[in-house]
Amino acid sequence: MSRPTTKDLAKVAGVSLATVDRVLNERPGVRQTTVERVNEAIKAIDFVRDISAANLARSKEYKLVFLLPDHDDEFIDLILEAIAEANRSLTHERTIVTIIRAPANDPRRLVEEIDKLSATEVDGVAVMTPETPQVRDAISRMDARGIAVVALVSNQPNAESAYFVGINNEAAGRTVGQLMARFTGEKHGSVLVLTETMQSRDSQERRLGFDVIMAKYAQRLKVCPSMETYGDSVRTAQIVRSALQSRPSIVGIYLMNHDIYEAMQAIEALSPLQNVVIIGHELTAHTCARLIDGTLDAVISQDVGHLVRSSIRVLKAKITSIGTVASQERIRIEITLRENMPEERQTVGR
Amino acid sequence: MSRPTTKDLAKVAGVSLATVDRVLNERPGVRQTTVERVNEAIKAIDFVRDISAANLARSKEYKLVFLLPDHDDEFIDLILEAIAEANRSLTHERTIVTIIRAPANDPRRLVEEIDKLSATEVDGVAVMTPETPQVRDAISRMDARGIAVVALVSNQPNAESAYFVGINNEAAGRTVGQLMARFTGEKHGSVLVLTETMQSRDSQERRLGFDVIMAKYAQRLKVCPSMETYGDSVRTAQIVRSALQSRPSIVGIYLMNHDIYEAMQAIEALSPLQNVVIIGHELTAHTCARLIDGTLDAVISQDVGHLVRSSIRVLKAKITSIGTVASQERIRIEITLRENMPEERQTVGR
DNA sequence: CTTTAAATGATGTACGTACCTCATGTCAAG
DNA sequence: CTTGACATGAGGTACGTACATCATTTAAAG
Repeated sequence: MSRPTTKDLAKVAGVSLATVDRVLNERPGVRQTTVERVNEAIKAIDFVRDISAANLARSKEYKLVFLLPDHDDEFIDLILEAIAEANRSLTHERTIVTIIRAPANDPRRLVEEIDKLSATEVDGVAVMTPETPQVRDAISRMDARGIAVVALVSNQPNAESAYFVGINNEAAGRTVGQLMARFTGEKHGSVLVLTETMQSRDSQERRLGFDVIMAKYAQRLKVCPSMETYGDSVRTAQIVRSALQSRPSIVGIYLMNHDIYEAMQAIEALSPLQNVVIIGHELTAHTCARLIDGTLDAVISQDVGHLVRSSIRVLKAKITSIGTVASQERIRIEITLRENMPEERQTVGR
Repeated sequence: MSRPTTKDLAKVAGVSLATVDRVLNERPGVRQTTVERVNEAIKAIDFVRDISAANLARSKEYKLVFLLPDHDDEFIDLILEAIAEANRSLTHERTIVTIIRAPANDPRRLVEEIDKLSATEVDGVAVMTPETPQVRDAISRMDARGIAVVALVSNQPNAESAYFVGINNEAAGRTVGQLMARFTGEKHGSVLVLTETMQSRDSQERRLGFDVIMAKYAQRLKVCPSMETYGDSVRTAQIVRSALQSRPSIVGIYLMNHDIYEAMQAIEALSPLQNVVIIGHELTAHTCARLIDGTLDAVISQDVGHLVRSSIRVLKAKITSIGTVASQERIRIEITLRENMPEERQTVGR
């Protein structure tokens, strides 16, 4: 037979529809013993509320917010695009996603934005921002206000209320290490590591994983200390130049951030890049182009569309206290070479 | 304002609700000019039918079928598991997935099973079977009967009605080629290619892609002709033994099928495998274990859960003639090393 | 102009749930 | 026994769509 309805539930529990409704929606005025009777009946007939009918009746809309850094780079652009796409297909599911931008490096303003969000206007929030104590506390306050929270891309390991949607950065670093070890063959020499800043937990974790594998499988290679670019193209050029000059035998470069435009420019301007293995992060128009032209050997990435859709699913699941399919929400650490690049990216120029 | 409803549509089109209903559900008795007027209004106010409300009203259930080969291997097991998981989470969405098994290599019985499916009992079918003319025709007949069809894992390029859910096998072969070329460093020697059969289009495509890249980037390596195992362990052992003996300098092995148990056994029994790069397909318990113990160097795979969920989404989209989000349905060619193996697989023993 | 068929409108019920109001029941304290 | 608080039942309306029936209008044919 078909799915049991509230009517069936009422019959089995031996109560009226009104009481079933009171129990299901946790309305007051039901004796504890009756509540239990209904709950037993729910288990007995395996009753599950029909969410679409419920949403229809409530004419409820899920109001979700993505809180993103306010600087613009290709990765953020990808996320914005993915959100726009999700929004298009989610109109059919009573879900509205809006975007709030806030300075990632100004905790005060960030916290201000978070505290502004009221449970009456917002049901769930996906937060993409570096971990700081202030942010952690602001997240806890949101949770207390009854707003669902997920941490996007950057984990918030100390905010238990925030489910993490993203990859394990230490494993990502290990993966890069393994690729670097194997792609460099038997060669000896040194490996550069460039990052925007080592302040961020993500960078630290990636570096950690990278070092573990390099130590294990590529002792022939000397891994240099991380060089920080601070996103400054002049500084980047300078750093790269002096590194390439002082170390003649560079065989590999790990670009730990997705915004690698300046670094690549500086590198290319300076040396013939034959036989230097370069590995970067995230599948942007720029990295794709570099994969195709062969400058970049591999890219480690996470599916941005998946990140966004998964965040939305998890938020909605939290809001309705429904379970999620764990395997569907797992974000994979993707390795992309020129050969397995998604076809729609292969034509995208820079 | 909120989503437009059929009422709004009726008002804008200047017709009654009944007529709107007739147009939306393609019922007879509406003049062509009126149909067009309503369709214009649909565009004008961007009306989209509320699918959950529609399903509720129809008390419709989507009845989907997965038609799978009737032999058992680890890959099929993964698919079965993914279907079971999908089924659990889809009860909430009025979708029931059932499974039919049929001998993949007996086109007659296969076609018989397909022809048995009636549009009254089934709304959509995902077919996983090698391409043959008989099957292609049977798929066309299903389409004519009004049953939605997708081709799963194995493409049916000559059956236009079947949307393909799976990876580009030629690109997968290229990817293996690139990894083989890079993982073997500067070494010279030969590369073995083992497959169950070269009859299947999938194997042919993979081989093609593999050869292209090997010719381009690894001319130092000699790629041997594909050796067919026919899934027979005795034969496999024999083939592998003679190959390893007659060719002293084997530096790489490409196991083109997911069922690599026999081949791995045979290989291991015969030679010290130091420095031989072995690359296989699909993330099964067995391949994961081999990745962990280091026998296998890389695995090319497709996310089975994604395959199944995507098939279901595409089928439902076809049934309701709603669009899909292209980027969500793209199945990636995944490269898995020990380092980026999904965490839940790392503890799975054999 | 009438006849007739086709096109359209008006209206009601249903799907499964939410939410509201009002009536009736029960039980313990006074 | 009465009072009152609380528990429960009965019934209705709504959400957006599907589908059926019957009444009415419109257009084409005679």
